[in-house]
Amino acid sequence: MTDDRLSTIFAALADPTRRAILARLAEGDATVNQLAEPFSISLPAISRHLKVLEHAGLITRSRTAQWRSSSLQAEPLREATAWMDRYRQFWDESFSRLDVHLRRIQSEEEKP
Amino acid sequence: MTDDRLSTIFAALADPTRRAILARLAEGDATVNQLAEPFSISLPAISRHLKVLEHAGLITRSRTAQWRSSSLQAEPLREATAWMDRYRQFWDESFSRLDVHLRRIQSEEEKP
DNA sequence: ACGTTAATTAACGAGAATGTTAAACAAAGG
DNA sequence: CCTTTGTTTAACATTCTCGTTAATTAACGT
Repeated sequence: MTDDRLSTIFAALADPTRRAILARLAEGDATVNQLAEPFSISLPAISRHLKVLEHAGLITRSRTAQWRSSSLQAEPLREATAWMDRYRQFWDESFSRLDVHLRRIQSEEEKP
Repeated sequence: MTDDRLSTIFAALADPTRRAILARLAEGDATVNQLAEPFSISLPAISRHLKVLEHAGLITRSRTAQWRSSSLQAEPLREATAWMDRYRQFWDESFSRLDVHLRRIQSEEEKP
């Protein structure tokens, strides 16, 4: 199957190490060594994870001297959330019947 | 790495066929054959996708005679969204500095 | 009982993901 | 220059993932 953008994003998020890296980056930019520190896996492994995150657009990277700093870019998370929002009516208790109806109508209109 | 619940959910969502199946189920319950119809892949392949979705809690299944009906359960999407919400401040333009500050404070307090 | 319909399991293969260690590259700094 | 520090690339092993076809299970209808 075609590996669209959403697939790349979700696949990137499917790994606990990568999610932990994103959590760390939420506190501020960090170098590869800093990101690797909490984990018991090798540096090359972290390096690959960062490449996956970068490819998904979840981080950007900059170089200063021999250090490569990673920076969180949460925009893809917004896209993922936007996709999930289509299903909000299926879990959100506060959704009234009218809300659901209006959503259904709207999604019908969006189809053509 | 440990395959926690969130990983299972994101991994399930990483496949376009599975997301299309969820989209179909949002319109109503369906049998395996009905779900397979739009795709050019074999029935066993669909069957496996359904097992992945079921394992992630994204669908439940019931049997009536020889038909197996799948039903959307979006609760895992709520969990996934909840996780992503921690990063909302990194993409949501409408987030004020105060909001961000309060979120930061709160997440600090949550830290035992 | 027997055949039909619906779906799953079994057995297999190609390719992707994740990890390792060893070697290479890049920049800083004596 | 040559070494140290930070990071990536290469080469490889192992384990998933996703697909296939063939066989099997389950329930219905005659």
